[in-house]
Amino acid sequence: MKESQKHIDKKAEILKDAITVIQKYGYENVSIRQICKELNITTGTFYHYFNGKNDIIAEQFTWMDQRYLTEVKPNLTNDNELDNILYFCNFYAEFTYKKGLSKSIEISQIKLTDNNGFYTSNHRIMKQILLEIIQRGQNKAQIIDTVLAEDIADMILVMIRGYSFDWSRKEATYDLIYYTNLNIKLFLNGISQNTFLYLDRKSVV
Amino acid sequence: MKESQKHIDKKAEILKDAITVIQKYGYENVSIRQICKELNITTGTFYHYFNGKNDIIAEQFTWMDQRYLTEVKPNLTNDNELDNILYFCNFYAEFTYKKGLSKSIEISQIKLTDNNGFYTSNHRIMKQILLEIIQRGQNKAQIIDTVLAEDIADMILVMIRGYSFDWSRKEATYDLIYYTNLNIKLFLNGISQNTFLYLDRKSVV
Amino acid sequence: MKESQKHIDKKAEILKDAITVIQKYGYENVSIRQICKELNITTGTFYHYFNGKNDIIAEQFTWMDQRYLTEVKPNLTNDNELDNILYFCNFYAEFTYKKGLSKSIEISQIKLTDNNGFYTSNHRIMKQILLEIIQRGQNKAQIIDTVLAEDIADMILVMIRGYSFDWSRKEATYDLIYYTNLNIKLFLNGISQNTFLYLDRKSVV
Amino acid sequence: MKESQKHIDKKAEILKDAITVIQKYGYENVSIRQICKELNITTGTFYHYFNGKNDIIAEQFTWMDQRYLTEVKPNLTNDNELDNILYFCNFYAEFTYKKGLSKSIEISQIKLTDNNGFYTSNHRIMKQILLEIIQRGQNKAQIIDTVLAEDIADMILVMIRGYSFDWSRKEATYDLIYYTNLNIKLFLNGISQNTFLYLDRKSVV
DNA sequence: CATGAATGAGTGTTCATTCAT
DNA sequence: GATGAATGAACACTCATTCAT
Repeated sequence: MKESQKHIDKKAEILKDAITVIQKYGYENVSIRQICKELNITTGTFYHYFNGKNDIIAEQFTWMDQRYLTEVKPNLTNDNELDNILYFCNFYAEFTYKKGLSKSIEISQIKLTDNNGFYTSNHRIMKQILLEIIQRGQNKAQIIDTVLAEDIADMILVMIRGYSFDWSRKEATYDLIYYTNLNIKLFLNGISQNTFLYLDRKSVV
Repeated sequence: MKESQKHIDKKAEILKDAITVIQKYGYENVSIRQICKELNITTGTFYHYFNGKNDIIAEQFTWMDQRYLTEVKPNLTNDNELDNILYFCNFYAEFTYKKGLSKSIEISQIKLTDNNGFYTSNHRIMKQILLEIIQRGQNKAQIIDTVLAEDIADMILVMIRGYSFDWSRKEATYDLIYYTNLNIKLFLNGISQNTFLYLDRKSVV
Repeated sequence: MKESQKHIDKKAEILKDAITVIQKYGYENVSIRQICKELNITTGTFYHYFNGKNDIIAEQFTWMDQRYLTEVKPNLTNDNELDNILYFCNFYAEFTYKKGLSKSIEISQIKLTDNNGFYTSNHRIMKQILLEIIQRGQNKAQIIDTVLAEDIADMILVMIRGYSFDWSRKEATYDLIYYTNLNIKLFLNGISQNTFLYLDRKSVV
Repeated sequence: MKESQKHIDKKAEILKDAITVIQKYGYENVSIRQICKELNITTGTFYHYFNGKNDIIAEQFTWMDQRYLTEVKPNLTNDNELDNILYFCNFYAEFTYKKGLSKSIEISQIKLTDNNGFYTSNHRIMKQILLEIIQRGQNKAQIIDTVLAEDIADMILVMIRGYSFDWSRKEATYDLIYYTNLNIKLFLNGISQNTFLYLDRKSVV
C-alpha cells in the first residue's frame, strides 16, 4: 500500500510543525491536543498520519540516522581526524538547530528506550561512526591514546547532546552552532596529540 | 506563622525520601500518590507539608544553592584554579549521584521557569561562583584568555549537567563521577595555559 | 433507484468477506477500517455499498430469514416432528459454523434492537416456523403437552443460540454441530411422548 | 493496608449499582462516564475504588465462586442427584436475577479470558462441582451413562448461561428462574434413567 | 465508482489537588 | 496533625462516518 506523494508531503508538513511546537514547550509538557490546535488540525487527522505521539520522535530518528549515513559518513575525508570530529559535531548542532530536535529527543528518553529501542539503536549508529574517526585519529597519533576511544566517543556525544538540550531549554537564545563548535574545539585541544591546536594557548588580548 | 522544629524535621524527612523515590522513577513518571505510598504517608499529609509537586524540586534547588554557598565556595582555596574547577564539577556529580537530582531537574525545566524562576536563579548562583574561579585563572595565566570567561563557565555548566542527565537517562549504568571528572579534565587540558596538563599527551601504551 | 446487478454482486462479495473478518475477531472488536484493510477496499467504498456497520448484521439476518423460509420450512416433511425440530436446530448450528454468525449477533443485540428491531423480527420468523412444528408434534401426541408449545419453542431457541454463542466464545474449539445435536436430542428425549427416544436410557457400557 | 469498613461498603454499593447500569445497556455499550453519571459519582471516585472497568466483572466472579463453594456445594445433599443438579441450576438463575450478572459476563468474555483467565477459572470451579453430581448420578444409575458426564456438565452450563444471557438481552421481561427451571427439568427428563421424571409425559390437559 | 483525508465526540484511565472529618 | 474520599480536567488514542475530489 504505497503512500501517495500528497500523503507524504502532508505528513512531513505536520511533522515539521509538530516539532516546532514540541520544541517550544517540551515533549512531555505538550499534549497531542495542544499540538493539533496550534497546527489547526484535529486529533483525528494527526492520528491519520501518525501512529502516536512517539512517532514524532521515531520519524526524526530515522531521519537523522539516514542523514548521518548518507551525508556525514561519506564526507569524513579530511586527513586531520580532529576536523572530522568537528564536522560530525557541527552536523548534529545544525540538525538540532534546523529541526529543534533536541528537547523532544532528550526528554522522551525513558519511554523510547523501554518501548522500542530507537534511542539506543540511533546511538549505536552515530557512535559507531564517531568511534571509527577517533580510532583512526589514535592510529595516526593525532589523538591521545591515554584514554579509550570509546570513552572519548561517549564524552563527545554527551557534550553535543547536552548543548542541544541546553539550547532548546533556554529557548534558542544563543548561537547553538557557534558554542557547540567552540566547546568541542576546546575539548579537541585537550585530546589532541599536541600538534593540532584549535585555539592557541597564548593570549591574544 | 513560624514553623515548629517538629514540622521542619518531618518536612525534611519527607523531602529526603521523596527525592529518593523520584530518583528511582523520574520526576514526570512518578505521581504524588506513588510517592506517598512508598513513604507510607497519605497525600493529605504530603500537602500538609508542601504546596505541590514542584515544591520538591524547589526545595532541592534551595538545598543545592545552600550547599554550593556553604560547602563549595569556602573550599575553592587551591592555588591552581583548574583544580578548583574540578572540585566545583565533582561536587555537582556527587550531588547528582547522591540525590538523583538531574533527571527531575532537567526534565521539569519549563514548568519551573514558567512558575517561579528557580532554575534560572539557581544558575545564577552556581554560575557566579564558577565565573569567579575562571576569572582568577585567567588573571593568573592558568587559563587561556582567548575565550571569554563567561563562555567557558557556560560550557562547563552545560557539560556537567549534560553528563548528569545522560547518566540518569541511562539509569546509572556507569560511574558518573569518574566520567564527569575525565571529561572535565580533558576539557581543562584544552583551556589550560599549557602548564597544568591533567592527562599527558604521550602514549602510555 | 434500482440497484444494478454489478452493484448487487459487489455488495454480496463485500458482505461475505466482511463476515469472515468479523467472525475472526468478533463484531465489537473489529473496526470498519480493519475490515476494509483486510478486504483491500477503502472505507469510502464500504460506505458506498452499506449504510454502516450494523448493516452487516442486518444483511445477515435477512439472509438467515430467507434461508429458513426457503430451505428449512419446505424440508420439514418428516412425519416425526422431533426429527423436524432436530433438522431446524442443525440448520442453525451449521449456519453459525459456516458464517461465524453468533458472536456478532449475540453481542450486538442491544444496538440492533434499539435501532431497528432486526433481532426481534428475526426471532418472530424463526420462532413461528419452530412453533408450528411443535404444535403439530403435540397434536400427533409425539410431544408432551404438559408444557406450552410456545415455551418449548423459546427454550429450544435459547439452547441453540446459547450453544452457538458458547462455541464462538470458546473460539470454535469443539464440534458445534455435534454438541448442539446431542444437547437437543437429550432435550427431545425429555419432551417426547415416550415413543421416540433419541438416546436409549440403558447403559451401553 | 487494610481497607476500612466504610471503604468496603461504599465499594460494594458502587459495584451493585454499576452492575445494574451495565445490565441495562450491556457491558461494551456503556462507558465508565455513563455509569458514573447514573451513580452520581465522578470518574475519579470510581477509580478510587476500582482499578478499571474489568474490575466490575472480576469482583463478581470472585463473589460467585465464593458463593458456589460456600452455599451450593454444602447443600448438594439430596439423594436424588437430579435434584442436586436442579439446585445447582436454580442457584445460578437466582444469582443472575439478583445481580444482573449475565450480560456483562457473557459479553466481556474475550477480553476477560485474554487478560486474566477469570472466566475460565470460574468455569473450572463450577464445572467441577457439577461434574461430581453427575458422576454420582451415573454411579447410582439415576442418570444415563450413554453420554459422558463431562459432556452433560458442559451442556447444562451452556443452557443455564444461555438462559441468563437471553433473559438480560430481553431486558428481564420474563421469569428467568421459572423458565431456567423448566428447561432444565425437561432436559433432566431426557437424561434420567427412567425413574425420576420431572414432568409426566401424559397430558394433564 | 472509488478514494482516503478529515472530523470530533467518544473511550478508559491518570493525577494533582482540595477539604470534611 | 493526619486521613483518604472526592474532584474533574486532562491525557493518548479510537472510530464510525462524511464528503470533496
